[in-house]
Amino acid sequence: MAFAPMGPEASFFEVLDRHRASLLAALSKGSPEPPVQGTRTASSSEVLASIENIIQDVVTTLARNEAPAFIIDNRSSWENIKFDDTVGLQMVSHCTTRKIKSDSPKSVKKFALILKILSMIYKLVQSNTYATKRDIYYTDSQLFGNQSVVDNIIDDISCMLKVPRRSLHILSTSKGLIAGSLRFTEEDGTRVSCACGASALVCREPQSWMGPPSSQERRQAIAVPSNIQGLRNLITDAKFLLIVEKDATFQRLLDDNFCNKMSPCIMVTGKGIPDLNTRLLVKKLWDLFHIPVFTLVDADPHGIEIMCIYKYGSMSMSFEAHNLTVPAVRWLGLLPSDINRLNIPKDSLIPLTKRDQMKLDSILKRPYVTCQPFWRKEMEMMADSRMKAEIQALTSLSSDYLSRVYLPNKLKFGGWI
DNA sequence: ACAGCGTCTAAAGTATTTTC
DNA sequence: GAAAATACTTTAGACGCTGT
Repeated sequence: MAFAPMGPEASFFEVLDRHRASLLAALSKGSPEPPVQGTRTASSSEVLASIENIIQDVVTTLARNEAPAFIIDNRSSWENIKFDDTVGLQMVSHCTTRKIKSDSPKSVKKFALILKILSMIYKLVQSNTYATKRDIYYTDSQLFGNQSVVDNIIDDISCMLKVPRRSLHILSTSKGLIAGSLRFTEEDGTRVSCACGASALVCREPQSWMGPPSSQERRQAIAVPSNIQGLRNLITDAKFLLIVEKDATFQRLLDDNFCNKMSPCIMVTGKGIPDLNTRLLVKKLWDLFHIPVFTLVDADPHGIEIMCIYKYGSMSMSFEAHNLTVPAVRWLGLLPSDINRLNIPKDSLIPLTKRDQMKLDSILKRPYVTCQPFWRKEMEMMADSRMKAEIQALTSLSSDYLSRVYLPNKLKFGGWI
């Protein structure tokens, strides 16, 4: 549908507005009353109560002279995933579970670690303090052995209690950046402007005493706040939201003043696979403003995967899909079909590795591909050519091709899918 | 046979340490 | 002192070993 050429006379805003209208129409004919399931923000007392319940179960089991166990939803099987075009990947309500027994030598350690982290969470919530996943790991790095052990258990607990990670008072340092036409108030009252216009350069570091702000002062992006839920008074003039895969591309667009060149917009990057805060932010921006959301990723399997995470979410976080996914996300570029269309020189293409091909095959088997025939076509094109391309490949055409030609044309003439 | 768990890869980045 | 190397941050997911 977006392929339909609108002719050069159609203004940029008309194209975006029509697109926005069709997105909203598609939404409204979806599920009229979205089933409320998955995690919801829970009050501290609710979290404390659920932990108490779990501990009580353990105690009563012990009192019966039996070995206690935790029943944990299996977050790593596609069997437990159902796909809904309007939400993305969701966990089925009767999913397979695994039992972490306390009387089996294999799982007793995990059982103990879950208990330990549960108790730490309990203390955090009770005292209304916050800790990062790293903090928890470093309380006893010998015991945990590996940071990923902690991460995994925290996600399991979040899934078991059906409570978002933040309600467990566990933070993770944001890695995403945001720039453009957006202002908001943080939970503590700090006003933040992400404007990257020449007249509104953001200078958070008080280094101006070193000299007058010179032309070397760079347009800076704002780090994605760690408490998305606490953001207030969000204001924007943006006509669309552009999600950029890589920080390098993001910085390049900032330097080229892309935010203000065409029309006001918001740019976000998750620097690779996005963290939860970045996904929460994108979701929040969509919910509030309903502006078109585009992704700019490499034309490789990994880039496609990253885009899918924004759009439909991931398997292991499917229990939180309601808070994390934006199915209205569109694939703007770099499309495999762009490689031929733009005559990108062969020497800036990279052959797919064996691993790339495996990943491409696995994505093609996922449930959401069936409702995205255009995506399937693009992916098959990539599989046939056995080549991939980074966004960087556009610079072989000219150094500012991306911001001066590629993106403006895409936005004007609707070359997204 | 299958579930569970650990290991490995992969991509982005930052921060610190080592080397020239 | 600057550049290069290493280690560690976020994330997802495939693969393979092991024990029930």
